[in-house]
Amino acid sequence: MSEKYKVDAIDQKILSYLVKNARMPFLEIARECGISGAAIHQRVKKMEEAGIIAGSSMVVKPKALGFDVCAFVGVQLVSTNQYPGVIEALKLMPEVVECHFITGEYALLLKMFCRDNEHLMDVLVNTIQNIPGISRTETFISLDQAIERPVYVKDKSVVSG
Amino acid sequence: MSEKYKVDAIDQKILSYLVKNARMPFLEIARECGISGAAIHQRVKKMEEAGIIAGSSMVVKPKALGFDVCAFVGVQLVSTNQYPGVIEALKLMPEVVECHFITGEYALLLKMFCRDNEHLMDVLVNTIQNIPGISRTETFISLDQAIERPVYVKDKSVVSG
DNA sequence: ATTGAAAACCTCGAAGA
DNA sequence: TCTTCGAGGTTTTCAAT
Repeated sequence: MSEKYKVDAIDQKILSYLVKNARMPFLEIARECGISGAAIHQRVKKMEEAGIIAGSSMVVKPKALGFDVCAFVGVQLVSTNQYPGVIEALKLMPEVVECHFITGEYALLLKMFCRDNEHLMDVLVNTIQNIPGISRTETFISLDQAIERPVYVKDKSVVSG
Repeated sequence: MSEKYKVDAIDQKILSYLVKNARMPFLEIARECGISGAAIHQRVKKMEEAGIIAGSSMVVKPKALGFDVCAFVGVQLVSTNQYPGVIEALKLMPEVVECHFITGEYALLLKMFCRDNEHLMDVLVNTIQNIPGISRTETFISLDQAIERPVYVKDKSVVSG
């Protein structure tokens, strides 16, 4: 995780492709960028080593895996300094896919996928509420996800912005 | 997007690998699953056609791209039936990576990446607040993301849960 | 940092059980 | 749905620039 690497215009162009399709052949990217496949390979490797690329993932529709319910959970802590144990406990819960420290009413905001409302209820009451350090939660069920996409990577080779 | 496909234990095992590494060679998955590479290829293709696999993506750290600020924005609408135009407007904003219809105080919950607080401010005041149909917003800045991972895919070949 | 070349490896359609 | 097969494409490394 050395934070020294500087993403240049070619890196950015490479990422703009790989963010949209992680399996795009390096040789195809090479042709688009006008450099060799070996150069793409080395740049990607460097970005992986620098932690700029944190991995890759097939995007699977949660519903196909039996996760019909997506929910956000605002979490209040008994005291803020209890967070390390809380995070460790949350990491053990497969339902939790994101956890953020946020400003405002709640200390943490979780994103979760559950099989159904019963599963969500069970997780909230029997798991989350039993984690020492958590005082109160509020649950926002996602009825529909209208937008889902990777972080925007501008392809700087297009000179117009 | 035919919703008829049933994900079986082998599909699930395939997905459990590809969710963690989208570039894992099909032949390697084949060896793990004990079937041929062509069979993996056929199954992945079917899952893509069925919409179960919705693509793939390199996971890029937003900070490396100059997005230092992650924020969640709760959005209240003037009236709920105005949502189609609002969604279209939000889709045009590169900062918005997720948009959910949620239960509770807000109609929509957005996840956004901005360059800095100034950029966030600009987006909130000059773009979001100007979208017809949006009445009020509340912003929760993510100070740190403690957990980030794909949806849980149980590898059913491990018979123990 | 980039290159070309070479060997190993992978993809993916076809055809058959 | 699985298999084998194979042509063509891709990955990965390396010495040289």
